[in-house]
Amino acid sequence: MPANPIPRPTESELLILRALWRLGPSTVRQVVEELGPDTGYTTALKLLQIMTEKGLVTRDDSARTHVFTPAVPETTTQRQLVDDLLDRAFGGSAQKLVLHALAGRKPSAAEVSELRRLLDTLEGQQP
Amino acid sequence: MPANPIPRPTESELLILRALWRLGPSTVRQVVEELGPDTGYTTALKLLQIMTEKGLVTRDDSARTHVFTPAVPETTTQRQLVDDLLDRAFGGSAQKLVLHALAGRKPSAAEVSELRRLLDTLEGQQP
DNA sequence: CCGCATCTACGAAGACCTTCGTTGACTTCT
DNA sequence: AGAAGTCAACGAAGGTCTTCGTAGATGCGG
Repeated sequence: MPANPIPRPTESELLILRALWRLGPSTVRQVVEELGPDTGYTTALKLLQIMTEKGLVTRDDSARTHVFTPAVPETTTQRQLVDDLLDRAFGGSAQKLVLHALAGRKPSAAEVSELRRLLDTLEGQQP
Repeated sequence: MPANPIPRPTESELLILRALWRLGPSTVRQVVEELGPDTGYTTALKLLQIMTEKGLVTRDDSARTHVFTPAVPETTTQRQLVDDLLDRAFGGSAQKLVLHALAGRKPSAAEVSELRRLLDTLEGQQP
């Protein structure tokens, strides 16, 4: 039975989730191969078992080799992690977080345009 | 001797750092009062001791009651945490992180203006 | 000086996270 | 059928993080 609500994934769990988001439903072996030679098979299996209990992934065990599927969408998890960081480090100021994320980087012209469009949208909502 | 490089603060350590950033140099008791009644004195003291070893804070122990000062600036730590999340959850795409941070919120008109200025600056650098 | 409050230091408990060795079951190949 | 390979399950070890009880030192009021 999955715990409600679904908890924030740990660092290793996030690595596995990212592999699953890239691959789609996968076996333990596929995940291990995606992650590279630094990840032991047993370790990945144990993590996937724990993640199943936590409700982060679902498991199809109808065949001998189980197939795991992410139970949370990538964007939902990203939103969750951003919100979390926002609370813990920025006192809720999305503004400051965004400035940090963009400062010192060079987003492409296309990305800048997209951000402008987002700002337009936000401004349009203002009464 | 502080470890190099200065590690990412844990959740509790970040709470204490945030109190110190607000207060400036402070005693254990001041930190505890800033954090509210859920934080035990001994717990905060122990954390500050550990943080001193890690180099996150410095300690003036010339008086009987020690005074702790944050050894890392708030903005540096925020940058560190954003970079970390960027790597771990967004594959380095600041773009996506920013979209998540802004979507579903309503930054004020002034904030939107500031973000526009930031985009202008970024575009100006564009060779 | 004596008792009380405050402070630092220490250690240990408990929770969680990560890793891996081992076991037993099943599959495949010969 | 027998051997070799693959798989899930389990437990335990080692690490980190957080909390707190307790002890010992220091300052203070009477």
